[in-house]
Amino acid sequence: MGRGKIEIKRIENSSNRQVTYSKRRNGILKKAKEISVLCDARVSVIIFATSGKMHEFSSTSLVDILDQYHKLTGRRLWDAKHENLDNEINKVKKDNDNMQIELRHLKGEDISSLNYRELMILEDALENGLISIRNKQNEFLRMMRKKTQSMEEEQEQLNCQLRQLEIASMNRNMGEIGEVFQQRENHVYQNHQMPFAFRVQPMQPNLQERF
Amino acid sequence: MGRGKIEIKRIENSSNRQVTYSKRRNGILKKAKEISVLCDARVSVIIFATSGKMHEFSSTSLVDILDQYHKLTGRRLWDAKHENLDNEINKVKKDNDNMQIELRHLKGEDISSLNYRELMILEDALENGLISIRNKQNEFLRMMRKKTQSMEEEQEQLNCQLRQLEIASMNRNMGEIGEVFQQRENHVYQNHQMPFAFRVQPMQPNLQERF
DNA sequence: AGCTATTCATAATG
DNA sequence: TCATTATGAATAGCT
Repeated sequence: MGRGKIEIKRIENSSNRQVTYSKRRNGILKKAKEISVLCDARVSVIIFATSGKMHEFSSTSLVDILDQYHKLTGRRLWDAKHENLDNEINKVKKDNDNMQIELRHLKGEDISSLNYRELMILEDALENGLISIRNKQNEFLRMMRKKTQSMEEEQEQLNCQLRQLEIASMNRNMGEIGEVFQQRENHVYQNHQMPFAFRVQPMQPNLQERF
Repeated sequence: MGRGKIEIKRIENSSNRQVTYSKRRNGILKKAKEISVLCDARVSVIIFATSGKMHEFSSTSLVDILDQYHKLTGRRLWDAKHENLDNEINKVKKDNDNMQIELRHLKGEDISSLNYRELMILEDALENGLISIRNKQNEFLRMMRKKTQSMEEEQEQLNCQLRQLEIASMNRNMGEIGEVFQQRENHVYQNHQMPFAFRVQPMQPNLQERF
């Protein structure tokens, strides 16, 4: 039917295929509708294009039709999937249980059923864990010490610079006005205290968050 | 198409309806097959006659098609149980992942992302675990020592009893027949060795299995 | 079931 | 995508 006969095999020309798909799809859906009316039949047609787009016709609810399918064939369509899920969940739950037991054992719980060999294996695991953890902790401490040290050095430098500035300032003041020397000295003394305020400022604020 | 046009409404004549059903049903199934080949489409057609007889065509497994239907429409074609399973499996898998991470941490693996506080918590857990494990080990050792001790005492008792029996036996033999004394003495000597065979017998065989 | 006149679906084309 | 049309396919009614 059409201007020429065509062979029933995949249409290679993509746009031809698309057009034919659309026409024939409508044809099938129409015929499905017709047979359901003419002959009182229950019909379900589901069509997916390669694009993924779906078209369907169901004379009655698809669920009902699948229900009838199940009653008639005995094949429950979702049973296989259902069973797979059941198996998977059992497997995962088993894994879960095993891990839970292992966790409790590592925490020293529920160990009364263990034999001596098992206890020794656990002990080894715990000791190894502790070693790793403590290595990591030491790493942290070393890092912190290093930071502290560099901060202290910087601090020292700052103190030095400040002291020099003070001395320079004092010299200037003493040369200028002798009579306000006492006041100036007080003032200088206050400046002298200032560097200690810097000491509590973290040089790398983000470092703190990791502790 | 046919000798005359027909109105699309239920065919009242039962045998006409039956014939038309059969013809059109074949037509639809053929068309479904054709479009699936020509256009690379996934198609499912299920038809029930009023009689209950079913005919179907599926280009691929019906389950797959219904699966795709579910994905696309969001409409569930299977029961709530299925969905529950889906949810449960996701929950359990999540639990699993968390436990796996915890386990690895306790074993000192994958800890580079942890901060100092977390490391300290881990360390505490490991230390507590070790304490429990070692307590249990000590319990075992105490138990073993105790068993050994009671075995030794029992052994000593047996040895005592046996020695007394030997002496009694020797005395009797000496009183009975002087001339076979030498043979008897040999015999007695063999008996004398016997108790040592008991020494390797465990008093509580089951205890061994736990070590 | 077949047959066939007729209607319908659709491939090719614009 | 849409409309047109020539053609092959489907099928209603009949045997």
